[in-house]
Amino acid sequence: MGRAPCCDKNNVKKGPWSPEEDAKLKAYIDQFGTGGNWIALPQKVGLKRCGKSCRLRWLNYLRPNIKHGGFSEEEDNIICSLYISIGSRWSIIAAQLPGRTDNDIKNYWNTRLKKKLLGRRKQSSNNRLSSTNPDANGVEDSSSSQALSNSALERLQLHMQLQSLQNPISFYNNPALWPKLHPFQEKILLQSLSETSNPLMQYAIPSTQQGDAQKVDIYGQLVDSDALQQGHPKFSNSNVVSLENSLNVITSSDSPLPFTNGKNVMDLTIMPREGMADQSDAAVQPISNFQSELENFLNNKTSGFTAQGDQIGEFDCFKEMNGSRDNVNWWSNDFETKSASSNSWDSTSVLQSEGMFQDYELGYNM
DNA sequence: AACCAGCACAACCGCTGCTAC
DNA sequence: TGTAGCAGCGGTTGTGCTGGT
Repeated sequence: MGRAPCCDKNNVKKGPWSPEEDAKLKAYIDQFGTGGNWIALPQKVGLKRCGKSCRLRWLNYLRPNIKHGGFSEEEDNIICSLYISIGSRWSIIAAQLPGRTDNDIKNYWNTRLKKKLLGRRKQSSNNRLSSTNPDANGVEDSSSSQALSNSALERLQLHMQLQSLQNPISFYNNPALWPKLHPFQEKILLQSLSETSNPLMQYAIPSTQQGDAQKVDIYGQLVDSDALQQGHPKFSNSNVVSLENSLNVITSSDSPLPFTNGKNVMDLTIMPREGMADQSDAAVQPISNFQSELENFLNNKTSGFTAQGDQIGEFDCFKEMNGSRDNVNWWSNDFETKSASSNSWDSTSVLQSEGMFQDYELGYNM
């Protein structure tokens, strides 16, 4: 037995609001407030609308100080950072952008930002998947696809793009470090990675056995955990990679996360090492090459890369975000400092550790 | 000029969590 | 402790606009 509807759907008006309705609702709320009961509000106002509809109209349109359209680059950055960090929790994201509503941000993300950042690759990935995978249209596919949350996958893709640039030997670029996935999920993830044709992937090191909890520095070398506990001078929480939520989604249910430390936090640390500029170490060489090529890449010099069409398209997101290194920086720095340091993708942790959502509760309490 | 496809935005729907009883 | 009702949230749908053919 389902819940009784909040209003008589036969007697409520639906569709776009007229200026008269807007005026009525606004005048009433300005004078009397919402009274804490949206369901009863339409009757008091004299509107033939569902209470939920009134609430939505007020919050998304009539409320004072609402901004529409014209998202600034800074707002883009915040939205992207937070989406990568906490996913599609639009209300939390909206709370960080004064004057923006969750609906607005959601629409903006779905219609523009997502395309801007994921670009053509995702589309081509989907096409390839459906054309090469015989299960792609089958029943099994639909259930598996559901298991692999689109949101989580998107966040992985977005973060992998950045991580590939920033830390070539990161968790993402090191398949041996990945948790065990459902075969289909693994297929999707690998497909997604191969689709990226990321030239930087060539620096991924062959690595350790799956299942070993590891801490590696940016050279891919194991880190002395004792040194970590004693406070390694170069160690920074800001470099901790945390994928809790995403991995919870994409990891098959019967396989424990190999790198969790018991707190559902990835125990994979990417950290700079003393003397990282010292190129005498053989292990450093690929990285120094990487660093110079990254420099070139970021300056739109593609020497050293086989710049095929797809690969260029792969990084359209950075070009479209003005194509500057700053935009790479904001993505990493914002994410790393605001979110990753919490060691968790859970927004609660972010809230607690950074206080960045301190305004959250104020969101709709106007 | 007409048609069509894609896009942007507003609004709706249904689920979840919270709270009062 | 269980239940009902509400607010809030996120996904989805509907609609109008715009640009291309």
